[in-house]
Amino acid sequence: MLTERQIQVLQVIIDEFIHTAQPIGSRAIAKKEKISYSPATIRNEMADLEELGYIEKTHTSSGRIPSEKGYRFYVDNLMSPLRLSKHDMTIIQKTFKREMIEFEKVVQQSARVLSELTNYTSIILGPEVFETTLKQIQLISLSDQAAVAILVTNTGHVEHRYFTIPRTMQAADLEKLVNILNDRLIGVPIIQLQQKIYGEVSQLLQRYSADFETTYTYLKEALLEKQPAKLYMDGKTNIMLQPEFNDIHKIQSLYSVMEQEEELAHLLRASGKGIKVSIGQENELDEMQDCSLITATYSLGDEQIGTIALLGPTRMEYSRVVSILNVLSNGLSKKFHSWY
Amino acid sequence: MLTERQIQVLQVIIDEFIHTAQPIGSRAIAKKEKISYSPATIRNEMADLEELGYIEKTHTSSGRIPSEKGYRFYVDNLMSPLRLSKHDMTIIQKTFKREMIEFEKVVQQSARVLSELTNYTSIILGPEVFETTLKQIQLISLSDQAAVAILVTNTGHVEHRYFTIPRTMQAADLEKLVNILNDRLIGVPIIQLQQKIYGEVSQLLQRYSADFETTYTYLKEALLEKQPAKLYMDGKTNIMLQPEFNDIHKIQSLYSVMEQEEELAHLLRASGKGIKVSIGQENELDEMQDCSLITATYSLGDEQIGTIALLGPTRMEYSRVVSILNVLSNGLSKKFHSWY
DNA sequence: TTTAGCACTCGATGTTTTAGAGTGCTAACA
DNA sequence: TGTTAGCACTCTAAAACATCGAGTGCTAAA
Repeated sequence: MLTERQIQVLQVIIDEFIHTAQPIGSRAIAKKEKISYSPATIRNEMADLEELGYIEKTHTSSGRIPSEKGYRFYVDNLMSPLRLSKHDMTIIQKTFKREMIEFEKVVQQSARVLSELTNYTSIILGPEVFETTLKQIQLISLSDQAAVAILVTNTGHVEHRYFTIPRTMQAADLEKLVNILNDRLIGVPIIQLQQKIYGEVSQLLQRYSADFETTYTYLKEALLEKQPAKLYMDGKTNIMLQPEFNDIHKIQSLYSVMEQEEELAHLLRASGKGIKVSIGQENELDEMQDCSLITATYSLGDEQIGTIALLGPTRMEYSRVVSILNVLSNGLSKKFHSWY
Repeated sequence: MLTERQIQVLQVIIDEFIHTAQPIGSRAIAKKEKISYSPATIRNEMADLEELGYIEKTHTSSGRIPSEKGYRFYVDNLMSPLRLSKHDMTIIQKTFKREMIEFEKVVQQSARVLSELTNYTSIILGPEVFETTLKQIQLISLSDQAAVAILVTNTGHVEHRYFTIPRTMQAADLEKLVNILNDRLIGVPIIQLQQKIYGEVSQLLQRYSADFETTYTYLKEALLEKQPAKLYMDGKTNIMLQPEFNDIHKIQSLYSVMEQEEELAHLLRASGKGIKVSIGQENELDEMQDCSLITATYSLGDEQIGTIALLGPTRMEYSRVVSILNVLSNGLSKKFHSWY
């Protein structure tokens, strides 16, 4: 267990390092108001803290920097839930006040605000509303071989998929098909679409002509096609502002991970309820081992519908960032609640 | 005017520099098979070439590197239209052979292939088919205040815009409205939509209730809303592979320009027919003054519908890249021709 | 238990040295 | 007259060395 004084020292080291990115020496710590001990005493404490693994030296005679264990301790025990500045608050509130019909815009804006406020890279996943139901299907033939299916959900989300139709298919047939589909599928939750399609609809259609059958095969494929995860990122270039990333190779590997949207989406989807902090090596992805990833979820009722995350150096302004994520994720939750 | 020998020397310098990114000395040039003169002679020629502005020294006693004027001369006069390797050809052809209904996929794939083949950053604009006509409008109400309009063009492009409706508006009214719109707007070229909407449709609707009028005001806004340019980029991280960009600040400024999609779109749209090469300072955008931008257009019939571009260092493999762009832009043109 | 004092370490910075690549010029050569 | 060998000179990059100062760990005194 750490003594009161050790904790004080650790706190100063981390707070200071977060702002300066420079190793902190005993003299600098002793100068702090809160600290009423001489550099020599501090040095002893620092030696202990180092032995316990909370801080590190960059070389034998350097000041100390926090280790990952140190950050972990800081995040778990030391971090005071910072009150956001008025400036920050108004900026965030402005985001939610703007009248927007499309949730995509809201999420995009949130990502932007988040990255601008923090100077880190923001990543937002979702929202995936599982209660979403199908509102309408439209089939429109484009040529004698191609057609497009347009799906509208009750949340106002619009999607379209292309599919092939046999030449012999008539416009009237297509209309019949769309009627059957609408009849059977409207109001069905999106996640149940698959089983519905394989089940009753499939059977129903077999009664009709072979054309129906083949058309339906293509359409089914198009409808079941896995849609890529909706990932919104902003401030990708912000990492370059951080002194710890003035190495091209680090930047490169980070950018490469930012391009793997599926991996990221998976990661964010797996993040549990509430705010989670992953520091350095704690991260699953190798490319992120020099970073911290903070995730927060937002929800609709009890259901967690998306994740909002921030990627930055391990030397992150944890307390401020956590507060911002808190406010933002609550804001998003409220926004979605007011919609549905 | 350059002498035959000066041209030879210049060619060697540029060819060599493009591959090694290192200054070339007289001895290295003299060793080349094509060159049958001693280093001393080469040195004299180099002094002349430098005086004329085609090559430069990095410092007093270094070898020479091409100047922008040198590259310009190379591109205009020296570049041999390289035959693509079989490997490259098959990769490109595979892109076009794949059956794809959506042109977005084709363009995306082209961008990918282009960046992978060259290791530079690819940017593709378009396609904007001006002959596109409206195939169908759908209006779907989402709540008692919000609705979505879905537009389908004869090219199979689907777009949707959200708009507000007054509470008093009935579903039946909406249907009436959509009928009127479809009646008047189907088959109208997209670029004429605006005037049509302001003209006859507007008048026609005034005859109906006030609800129609207000709804229409919102809808009009949504329909006329300027859609952002469709820009497809790939290989953004490739620039980091180039030795001339191992400076964070250069990378940062390049990335910032890559985020200004509107600017880029404007730039590409303005590029004339055929292949154009902009070297260093010739580029309009300040951030690109260390780069070369090569653009090629693709077309449908006589109409130029899009641009395909490649961004890399001034030390670019011009001949290879130009050939690839040629093949790709022709491929795209053919692909679109076969569609419409 | 705390602190002053001190020797020691090591990175950062600056200076000097050296090696080598490449140039420009001159004079000799074909 | 065009070409080339020779050579002094320049400049960079890399290595070697010196210096400074921040910071440490340890010891002994308060």
